Amino acid sequence: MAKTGGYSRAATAPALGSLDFALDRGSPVPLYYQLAQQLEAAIEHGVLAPGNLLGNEIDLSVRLGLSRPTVRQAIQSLVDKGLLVRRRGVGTQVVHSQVKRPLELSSLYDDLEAAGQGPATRVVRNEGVQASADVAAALGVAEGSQVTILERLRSTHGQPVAFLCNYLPAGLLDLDTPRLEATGLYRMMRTAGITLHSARQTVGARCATADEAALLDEQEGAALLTMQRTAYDDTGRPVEYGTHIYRASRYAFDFQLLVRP
Amino acid sequence: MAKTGGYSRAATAPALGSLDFALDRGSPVPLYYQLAQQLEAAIEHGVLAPGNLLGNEIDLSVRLGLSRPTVRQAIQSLVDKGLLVRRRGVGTQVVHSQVKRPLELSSLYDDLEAAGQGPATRVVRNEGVQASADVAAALGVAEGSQVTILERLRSTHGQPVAFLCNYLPAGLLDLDTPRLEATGLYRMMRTAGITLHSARQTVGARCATADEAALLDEQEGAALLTMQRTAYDDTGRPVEYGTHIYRASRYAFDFQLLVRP
DNA sequence: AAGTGGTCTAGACCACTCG
DNA sequence: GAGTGGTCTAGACCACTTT
Repeated sequence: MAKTGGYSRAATAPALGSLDFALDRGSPVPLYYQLAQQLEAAIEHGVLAPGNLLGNEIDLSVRLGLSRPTVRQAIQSLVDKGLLVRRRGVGTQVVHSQVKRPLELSSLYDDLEAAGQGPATRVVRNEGVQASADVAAALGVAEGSQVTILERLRSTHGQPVAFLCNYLPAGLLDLDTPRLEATGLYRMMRTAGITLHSARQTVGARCATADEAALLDEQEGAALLTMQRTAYDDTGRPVEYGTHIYRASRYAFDFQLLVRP
Repeated sequence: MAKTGGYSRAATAPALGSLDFALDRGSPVPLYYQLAQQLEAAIEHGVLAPGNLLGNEIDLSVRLGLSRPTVRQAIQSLVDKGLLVRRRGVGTQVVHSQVKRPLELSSLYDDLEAAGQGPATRVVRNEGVQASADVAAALGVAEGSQVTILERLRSTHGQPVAFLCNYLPAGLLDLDTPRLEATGLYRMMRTAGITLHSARQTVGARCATADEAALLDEQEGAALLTMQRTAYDDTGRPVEYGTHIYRASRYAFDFQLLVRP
């Protein structure tokens, strides 16, 4: 057996040893967050390869001049992201990925935007209406009260992809049509200081009606992917209810699930 | 405007004061976890109502005889679940829910099982085959190598709902047909000591072929919801690849998204 | 100014895994 | 038995929100 003095670690830690983490105590960015970012970057760039052990937390904290809880907080945040796995008695290692990239739950931030295909949006309708029963229930307002209805047709490469119908509480947001066509609804909400917290989604399918087919440049009876979504801000109040239809021939939901331990 | 003097707290803390948390230091269950469970139960039963403040962490830790970090760990776990929201300078409050219940990412654990409709499963095929190119790519094995194919028809109330086709690395698991019909695939994996870590899913739609229609008791051309999924264990190795089709008339995916802060 | 959560420290002991 | 992560403590100072 090889000497353990500097070797058992040699197979796993050399990358780490040569990594220079630059921590700035003067920065307003928390130390654990600085460390987490630099670890993530190292994984991203392959400096830390899948399966590599990270070296124990005590050594790490000594080397970095941090306390162990701080180092743990950094590591834990990457475990939560699915980049690292901890095993008691073994160590912390980079997940044998396949995945890395699409870890964020997209589809809350406009689905097509994330697809990176330079989507175009045409606002078909943007006005106040009285809430119907289902809209009122979803938004938690009285039936018949004023809400904003927003209908958008989204295309990529000149071809329609989806028809989005959204309802928002009246006065929640300044829904400037030109800005809506230049960016996504969720981006506008964030800019307006609305912090999204959670959303409830139902994804189904059905065949296109004649009207829907005409709108989306499909044939009647073509398969459509449907989604209903209610989004809530961080106080738990509904900020948006939407009914979307997608051309199944041109779009599918693609996402990553992480299993909570 | 109402007086704010002594009211802001009076309306929020009484429920907590009367809560009796029973912490067992002899238990192998971590203290932070015991506390988190009891807080969750209190929220679940409405003892802590949406909007209620929790009282500051220092007081809580003193009252419970715990250190502040331990109390924070308990609270943080519920924040991660989306049950609580923290605001600096304000406090921690129960999220104005609407949601509470379906916070877990189901659809990893058998989708229909969770629906609570006493699903029935019929194993149509369960044997070894040579991996085709797409299956081999998904499972990370060589094309033509041995894998297990599993085809199941799932029904509720005597009506077919979905046709599930799965591929697994050969020898990963003892796929006993009777047990497969009595429980879900993921439950069998967990029992076998396989820890699921993440999954990549694509959800789409298409129209049923004649064969599919016959199998699912639909008409040709009916809308089907499709899902492809690759699941990974905690070392990042693929443990399952599946292609599923669902009758859109009888099934839809229903899930909750949490936005990471 | 007072109160809150956010961050950080420097230790301690335990439970688990592995050789 | 040696090494790892998991839990826990008792403090400290800071940034932010509200009065």
